[in-house]
Amino acid sequence: MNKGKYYITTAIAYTSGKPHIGNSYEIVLADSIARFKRKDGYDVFFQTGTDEHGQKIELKAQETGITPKEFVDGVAGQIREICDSLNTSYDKFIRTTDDFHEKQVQKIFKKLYDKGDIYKGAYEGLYCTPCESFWTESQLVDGKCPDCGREVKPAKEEAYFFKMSKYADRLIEHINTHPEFIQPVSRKNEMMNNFLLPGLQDLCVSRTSFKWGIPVDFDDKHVIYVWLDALTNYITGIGYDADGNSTDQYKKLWPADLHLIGKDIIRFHTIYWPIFLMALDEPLPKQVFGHPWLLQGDGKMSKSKGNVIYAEDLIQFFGVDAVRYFVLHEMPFENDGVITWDLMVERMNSDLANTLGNLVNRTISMSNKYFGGVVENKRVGVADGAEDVDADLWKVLTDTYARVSKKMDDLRVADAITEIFVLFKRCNKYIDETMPWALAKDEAQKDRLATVLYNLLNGILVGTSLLEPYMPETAVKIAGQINAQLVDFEVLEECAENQDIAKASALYPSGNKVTEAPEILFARQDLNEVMEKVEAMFAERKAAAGIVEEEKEEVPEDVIDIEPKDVISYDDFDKCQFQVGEILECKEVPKSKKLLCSQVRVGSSVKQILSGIKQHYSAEEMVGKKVMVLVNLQPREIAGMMSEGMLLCAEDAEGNLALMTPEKAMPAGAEIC
RNA sequence: GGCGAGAUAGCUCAGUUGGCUAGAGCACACGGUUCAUACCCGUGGUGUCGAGGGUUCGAAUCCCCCUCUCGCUACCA
Repeated sequence: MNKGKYYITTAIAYTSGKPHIGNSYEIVLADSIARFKRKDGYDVFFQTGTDEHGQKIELKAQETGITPKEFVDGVAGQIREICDSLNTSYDKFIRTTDDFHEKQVQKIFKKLYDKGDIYKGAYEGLYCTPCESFWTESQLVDGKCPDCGREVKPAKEEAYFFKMSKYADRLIEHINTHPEFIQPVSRKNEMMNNFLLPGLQDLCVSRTSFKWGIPVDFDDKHVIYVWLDALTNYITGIGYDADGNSTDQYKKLWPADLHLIGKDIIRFHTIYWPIFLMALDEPLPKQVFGHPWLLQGDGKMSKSKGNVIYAEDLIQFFGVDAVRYFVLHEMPFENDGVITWDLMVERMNSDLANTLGNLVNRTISMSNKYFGGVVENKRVGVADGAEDVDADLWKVLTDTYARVSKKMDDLRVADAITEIFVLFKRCNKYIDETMPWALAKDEAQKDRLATVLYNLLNGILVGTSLLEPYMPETAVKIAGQINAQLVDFEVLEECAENQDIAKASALYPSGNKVTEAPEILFARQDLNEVMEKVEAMFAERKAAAGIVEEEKEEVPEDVIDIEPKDVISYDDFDKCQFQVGEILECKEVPKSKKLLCSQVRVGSSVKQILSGIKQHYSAEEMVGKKVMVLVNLQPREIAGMMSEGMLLCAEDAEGNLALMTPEKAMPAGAEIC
């Protein structure tokens, strides 16, 4: 049965470094949906890939002393290995450095330019270099960059812009008439209220500040900026052609049925991307699902802590299907999920080893013990008057497909898996209800015993068949052990729809011989042992990363790179006056989540300074600190209060702040030069 | 600050249009069983359903207010 095409994509991964397990989660989620849809009768096309341009990569490559292309070839290779090691069944792995992609992006840019949707920026004088952003007059705050507050300056560089506002009304209309478009729906309100309803700003779509990107072919000092380059992978990967010669594959697959992305890039996928498509006169994707994050429960991952978990680590510890099970099971629909070693061991032991593994094992053992491995469907029910336990088991196994399928339609993958485990638990309960070991003692009950074991094998077969999209290797292993082919979803669907319990309860080939020596599917793990191994692994990794860090008490921060600014002259530097300030008083600014208001003694004067550091320092602990102050900054009103300078902080990649303080005692007012 | 979501058992959460002794999974305790990977099955909760008020015969479920948490956004000189 063919239910039509299903085109699913993941976001393409940015190739600035090797992704950890939190970043690898998305591909597994997409894979489970793709596999389910395939088995469910859809003609599935599943695309993933890498996003390989941009300044950050240019810089990383420079540091390493290789070309950007060499750099991204390396990382893209690693990412692809991760996808493969997680046993994901993508049909296409696109790279934004692929020739066909680059060519089409240039054509698309040109097409939109010719159409008038992209225009050359005329915003001279309103460019903020550090932010790499152009602003309109009306956007400026006190004549300065609304993002960073710094001076905007006459732009020597021109830039191309996309007329977002032109399509805004159409997009609002589309979102309102297609409630399924943005998932989860709570995200829809965020997009509407924060961006669409207040009015969309035009988007800058080119850069001249770096070279590593796709050049604008008719103006080659410009490079096409990320979103027009990256988002278009969804159409170029399947053969879109801006000149109207798109391939048959494109005509068949587009529009995409599902873009699976992280919640951080929902805005780009539900606003910019649909608008680009409107401009190209192409239909919009049917659904965009911004999934939550999978976080590491025991502290933030960082290379310096040596606790970054990669997919391959987990696979080594637990095996690929267990890893797939963890990430899919721990991820609720709307809230972030948490992954810890404790939780993984718990799931491993409780669900995989006990419920599933042991069920298969005990069933096969009994089949061997009582029937030499050959179990026939004798169809002998319980004695008269007894409760019909078989009927209940059959009912559950007949309905499981429908339950799972319903959850999958809603993209509730974790819940879908839970439904399958309900069936396995029902099977375990059935063993206790029927007590095969008791039946075995009575020769007259032989056929009843065969029936019981047959029902179990049949239940395992149905559950395993449904499990295949999530745990493909395990499904095949179990099928091998019970010596049966996995059942097609078509059959399960039919049984569920027609309530054909007779058929559903007789799917296992009667009289097949199960394996004589069942292999343990999932070995129980001891948490302490696992933790020992984990710590050994991290220690080793830390040692390998550099012995330098050993001696210092405080774990040093990992190095981070930031966007380089233009070189300044000494005169420029000399304009800044830095002094040591002593914080005399500090109060929280009411109605602000980030601001603290400090009274800072600098020499003999006291300045009031507001700083966005409430989340890192309490007002009490600020008092008495000697800090570095930029004194001669133009005073400005923030949140209704005057701020007469700036407290300087260091900021790491996660946005943690640390105040700069003199390393020896210094008087308030001491010049920093 | 704006918009939105949420606060239910030790943990993660279900609780439909208000209705009988508020549920599931995990963890924990006890009991049973022995086919099995010390497994499986059963039993066990004095939970102020965040605080307070209101509507109602009756509210976890509706209304008001308060506190706290979270998401997006703004402010982060």
